Amino acid sequence: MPINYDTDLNPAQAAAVLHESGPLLVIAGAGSGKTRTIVYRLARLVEQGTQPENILLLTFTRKASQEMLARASHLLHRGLSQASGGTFHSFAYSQLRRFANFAGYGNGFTIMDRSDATGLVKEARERLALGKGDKAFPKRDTLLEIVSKARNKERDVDQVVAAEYIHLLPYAEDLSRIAGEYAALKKAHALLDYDDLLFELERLLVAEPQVLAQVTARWRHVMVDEYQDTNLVQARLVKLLAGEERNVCAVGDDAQSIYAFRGANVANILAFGQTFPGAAIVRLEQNYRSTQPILDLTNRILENAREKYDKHLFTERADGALPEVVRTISDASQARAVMEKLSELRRDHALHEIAVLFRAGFQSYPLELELNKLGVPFQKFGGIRFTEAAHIKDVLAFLRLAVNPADLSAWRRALELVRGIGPKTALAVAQAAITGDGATLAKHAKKRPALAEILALIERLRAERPEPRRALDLAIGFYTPILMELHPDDHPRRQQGLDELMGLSAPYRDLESFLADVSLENPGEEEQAGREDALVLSTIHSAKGLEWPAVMIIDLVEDRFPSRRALQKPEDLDEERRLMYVACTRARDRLVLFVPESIYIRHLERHEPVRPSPFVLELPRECYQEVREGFGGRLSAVPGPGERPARLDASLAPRRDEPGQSATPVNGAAARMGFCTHKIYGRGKIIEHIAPDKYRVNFQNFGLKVIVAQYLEMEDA
DNA sequence: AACGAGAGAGTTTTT
DNA sequence: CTCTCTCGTT
Repeated sequence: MPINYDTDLNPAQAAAVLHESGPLLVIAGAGSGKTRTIVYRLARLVEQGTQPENILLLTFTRKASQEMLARASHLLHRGLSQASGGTFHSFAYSQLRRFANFAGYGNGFTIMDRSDATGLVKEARERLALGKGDKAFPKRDTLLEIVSKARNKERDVDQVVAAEYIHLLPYAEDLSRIAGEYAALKKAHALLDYDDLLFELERLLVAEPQVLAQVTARWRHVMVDEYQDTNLVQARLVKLLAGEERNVCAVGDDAQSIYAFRGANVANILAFGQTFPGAAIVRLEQNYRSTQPILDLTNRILENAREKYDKHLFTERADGALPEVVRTISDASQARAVMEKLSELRRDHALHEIAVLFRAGFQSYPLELELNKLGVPFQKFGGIRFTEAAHIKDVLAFLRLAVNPADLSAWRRALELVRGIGPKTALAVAQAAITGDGATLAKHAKKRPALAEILALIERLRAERPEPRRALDLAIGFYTPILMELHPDDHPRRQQGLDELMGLSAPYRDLESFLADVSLENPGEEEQAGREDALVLSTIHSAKGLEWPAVMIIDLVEDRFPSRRALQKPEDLDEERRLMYVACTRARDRLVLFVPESIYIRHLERHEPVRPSPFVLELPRECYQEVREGFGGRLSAVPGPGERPARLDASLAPRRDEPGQSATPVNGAAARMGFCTHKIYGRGKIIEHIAPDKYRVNFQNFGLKVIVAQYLEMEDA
């Protein structure tokens, strides 16, 4: 069955999809069917005779590219496994590995994740003996931040310091030296950080014309998603990859650029026409995601930007609930108000159709507490990475050493596991191992039997080169006793994490690929497909490109959103504004903004009043329905000017009346809330009383159910 | 040199 | 809460 492009796509989308060859830029407004357009274009290329192996799709996450390829494959009724898809970083890695000999990495190399990189920066600082005992000296996280920012923006360290870290100006010279030492250490130990992957690929393609020729011959069509969030080196890579055929399709939205902090440069998308003269430009402006009331609000957000955006988003979804602004007494009661709102939204939506978004990871803590208390399942995105947990890194260090014998970070990690070996000895032993000083190694090994064991293990991994699963098995076998000793209290939890890691490794056949993916992708995200119904908690950055029927955004107060650190420079404030725009445009049907009137200040140990976020203050009153938290945590609508006081706003009223079920949860029943038992479902936590005679219960193994009271056996508190 | 206790500080966003 | 750093002891 041929694909019907005319009926499946609107004219603008069809224009982008049917564009034959040569450079193409698609400016895709939020919710304008961007993914659909990419998917259809992929299908179209193949239908027109392009071989899948000639296609390269670069996206922000690997998951995104896999999904797009899967959808295209579904349209075509044929597999597309030969097509390449992934992030810039994973693509760069694959090419560096493929051409390792040309690139100078014939002896293997390792990708450092953030914690490796901070460790190495600290090492650089210590080697230079800088900032000893100086409390004001920037700490390792800041050091790496500055070094990486300079790299990403391709500016000198002192320029970055002068522009963004004025208070560190006295240290500018020290910081430059640290950056230099850090680079030297990486080089000496075949370690590449995220930035290096991109720069090294560029260096390879520029220095080796035959490599470039091979690469451009292989990928004759290059598609790049989220082009507004590419940095300078990524743009140059796209130019290189385009080759002479220039079959480049870049897709993005300048109004959604939210990664300037890490060097993304909106100029890339704005200058696409100059970079690729003669490029076709298509704008997608019809929004298929949100209702008009939501778009009215998001349009307002953009209109107030310092820098004007040429956006005319429109939709045919004219009706829908007004967005709501909920004012709560404090950030603590905000968490309860979110629960209250959640139980209302649950009448129309499954849990996984609802998302709570926030500016920074820690802002969801109070809410997580509340969710745990009530036993509501949730999944958090953008928090700590599974693979950065200490025990995971310990085990992976052994595999890394099998791949890259010079990996200093891994050596230190592995060696410090031995009792009696601290930083100094570890460094000495590591140096000996790297330089092949057998005498020194033997001397130390004699003193510490466990050290001999480690060396033997690494030797074995290196000689046998087992599959990742087997290698992990060996490493975990060695590590388990150490884990028990190190974490007597919570070793079962960590053991579980190791099992999970084993599971992740199963599909891989070689160590290098497994290790690269562990550093370059967040494996936690892979599992969400198999995950059952759970509320989504996410940072706004991690929510990019996603959508939900109902979206709640919390902590819309000054200093938190926009973040305090963004209030220095006007361009930073604009980025915060775009972030707010991205957050609100995730919503399909319902959008709820939470504005606490006070927040807890840790060091003062009390709540302090706060001003609402300017992004809320500037919204005209007719854009939203105001809701206020009253005594006992009840939410009630506030009539707008000229409106007759209403008991309940339409959006607060039940949408669907279920027989025998009252619309509003009875908070007074809170006293009765505890645990209960059901004959079939077993033990569960009572979440909500639904008058007159039902309860919403979260069962340990069956999830949320509404049950008539007579079938429940109450437990006394 | 290594280790453990204990205080302390601090949390933007991510490949 | 959860690393991270410091300090005193072995």
